[in-house]
Amino acid sequence: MQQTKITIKDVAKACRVSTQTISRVLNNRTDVSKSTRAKVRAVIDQMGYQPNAFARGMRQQSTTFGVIIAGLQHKGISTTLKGITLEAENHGLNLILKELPNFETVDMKPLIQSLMAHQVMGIIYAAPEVDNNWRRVQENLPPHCPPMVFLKGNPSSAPITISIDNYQGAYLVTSHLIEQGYRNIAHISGPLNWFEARERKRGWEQALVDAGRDISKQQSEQGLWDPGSGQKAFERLSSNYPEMDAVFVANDQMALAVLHVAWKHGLTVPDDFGVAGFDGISESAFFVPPLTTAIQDFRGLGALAVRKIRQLQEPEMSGPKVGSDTTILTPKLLVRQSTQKD
Amino acid sequence: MQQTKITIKDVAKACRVSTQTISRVLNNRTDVSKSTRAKVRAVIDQMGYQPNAFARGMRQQSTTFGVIIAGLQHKGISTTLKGITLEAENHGLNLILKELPNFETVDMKPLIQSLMAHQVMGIIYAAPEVDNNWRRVQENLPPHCPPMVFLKGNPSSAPITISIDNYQGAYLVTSHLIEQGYRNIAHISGPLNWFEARERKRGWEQALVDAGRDISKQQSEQGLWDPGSGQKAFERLSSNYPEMDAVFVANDQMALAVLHVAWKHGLTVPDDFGVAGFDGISESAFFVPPLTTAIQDFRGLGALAVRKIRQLQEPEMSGPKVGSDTTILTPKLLVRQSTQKD
DNA sequence: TATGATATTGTTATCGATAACAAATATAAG
DNA sequence: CTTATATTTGTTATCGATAACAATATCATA
Repeated sequence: MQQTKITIKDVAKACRVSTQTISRVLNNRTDVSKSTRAKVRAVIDQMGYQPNAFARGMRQQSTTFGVIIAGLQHKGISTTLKGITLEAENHGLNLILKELPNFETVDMKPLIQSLMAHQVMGIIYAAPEVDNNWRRVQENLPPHCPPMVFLKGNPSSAPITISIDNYQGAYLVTSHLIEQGYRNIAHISGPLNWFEARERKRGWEQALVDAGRDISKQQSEQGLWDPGSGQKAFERLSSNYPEMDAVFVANDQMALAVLHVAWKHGLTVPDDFGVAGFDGISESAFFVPPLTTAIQDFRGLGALAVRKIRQLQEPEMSGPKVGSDTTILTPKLLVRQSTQKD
Repeated sequence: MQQTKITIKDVAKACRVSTQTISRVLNNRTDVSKSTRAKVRAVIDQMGYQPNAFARGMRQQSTTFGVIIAGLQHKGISTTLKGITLEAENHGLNLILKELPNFETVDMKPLIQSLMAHQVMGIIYAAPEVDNNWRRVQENLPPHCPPMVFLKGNPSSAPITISIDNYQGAYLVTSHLIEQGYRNIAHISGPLNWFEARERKRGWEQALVDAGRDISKQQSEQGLWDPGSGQKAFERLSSNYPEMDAVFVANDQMALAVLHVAWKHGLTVPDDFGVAGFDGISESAFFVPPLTTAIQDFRGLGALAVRKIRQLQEPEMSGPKVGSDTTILTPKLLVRQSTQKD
């Protein structure tokens, strides 16, 4: 049944021309007569011929890039990936996806080599910066590694990065809580070995300092991004910091757990207690009550990364490398009911 | 700087042996002396040589498969993808990802041809069955298309499918509501041009019929999976069907909106009103109150799909095709507070 | 009609790896 | 010390496409 694959030779034979002529038609070159071109096109269609990308890849520039991610179960990651896939589709690029089994993986060699074997034009590294994984990844890059674009980490620690300004976002959210008249604003952070978590915490602290609050009295607890850990962190805060009347939570999922506990304890949000999150997941508009948060443009982030990869391809880019290349996106404050004291 | 890529020839020259010997070492063949093998390995490491996958791909069986998805923003899809990536990683397979811009896309030819160009060993089609898109996709497959595995649709409508039994899951959830003593159980469905939505609705109806309820009196409204549409559907139900005392919602996100509206209206869940969802997203444990739902093993679904692709590769599989090949997974009922009348 | 410019097609070498076959070397048996 | 056998290495052709170059056909102009 499954007869052997159709090649350019089969098409050439059917058209009674040379393979080169077929190749010319495939590549839309001008030096083919109209009639020949039409005939070849027809035969190609009729036979369902598809040029072999491997053979092509041996002679042409690659149109494939790699994506290394971790934590696809997180909304932010999967949305970033969506931005990447759509932008890739738009430009006819192929995308080979690699997911790390966990955030601690730092030996990228096998993954990167597998991508290099596919002659990728570049690699988007979209796994978050946790502990010193970025540095270790960068120290362990194989020789002749294709250009890499790093997302979701410290703008300065890699040559090419596209980051979201978590510090600024957290600062915005916290300032908003202050303006709303909350006095004792706690923080539930993400795991502090994450760069993003540290930045958000830093934004919270600085906003308090700039508002003249006594920082030594404000408290924070660490969560692990998931609702369960957020719940525990909030319970610790409740007992250690009874004067707390608001909390800035480092992501929406943990904020959901805080709302949940508040509801169980009969606390009224936002009147008794203010809650703000971070990320802007779509569900947060339907929390009880709707959650104030900072919205991040993950999809734009992904699209931007692909654009950067394409730029690196272009010849003029191979000019003088001007040190590190950094782009920073800023989250937007999204005020909802959970922080709007009557 | 970026000196030309290192090839097998460079390695051969450095080792003062033929390229064939290098190739033998690369493929772990036995007919190489220990000393030669060791030397070659050392040089390969030292030079950072990586065999070109294109050149290899021209002579060897492919280790790459394609994945076509749509709606990465949905938890179910991204989790399925995670199952796929991890299973692929486990077996050293590469994965080229294609995302459809929308669910209505039925002209797969460009996508599939691009995958065929990469000589994929198979394709996992993980975009849901909406309207008659599956049939149209299958009618429009290019000739010599690699084997495809269809997920998330009607088990019978494609030759190879792995499905989740949405009917059974919905039946379980609805039966549970009945057992809890709710009398007038409405349904908020997904968009009914989705196969999955129709199946869930069918399960709801059948459970009511089997319990001897008068089906003509039970009502349902259609949502679009997102919380906003769920909210509107619930408001329509509230006015059209005032005797309603419970609702089975076709996914957790819309159920979140229902809880939200119930809270706004001062309805007490579960005592005044029962709410059950579908999907089992992790956040649903922290809704207010925690949501009863049917949990689907999306990750297992993805892993299974990869396993199926690998099986298709094996020679013994190319024996007599026995019509369609179907696997069905059943969701599990997860009872939480939102349906537990004290 | 001859001539050079232009348009169209074909030939050969090549990309990097591997299969199939051939050759050389080492080892064992008689 | 041969001859047979096993082990190790090298040579050539090949996968499918394209680049570089060569060849032919077509046309306008002097």
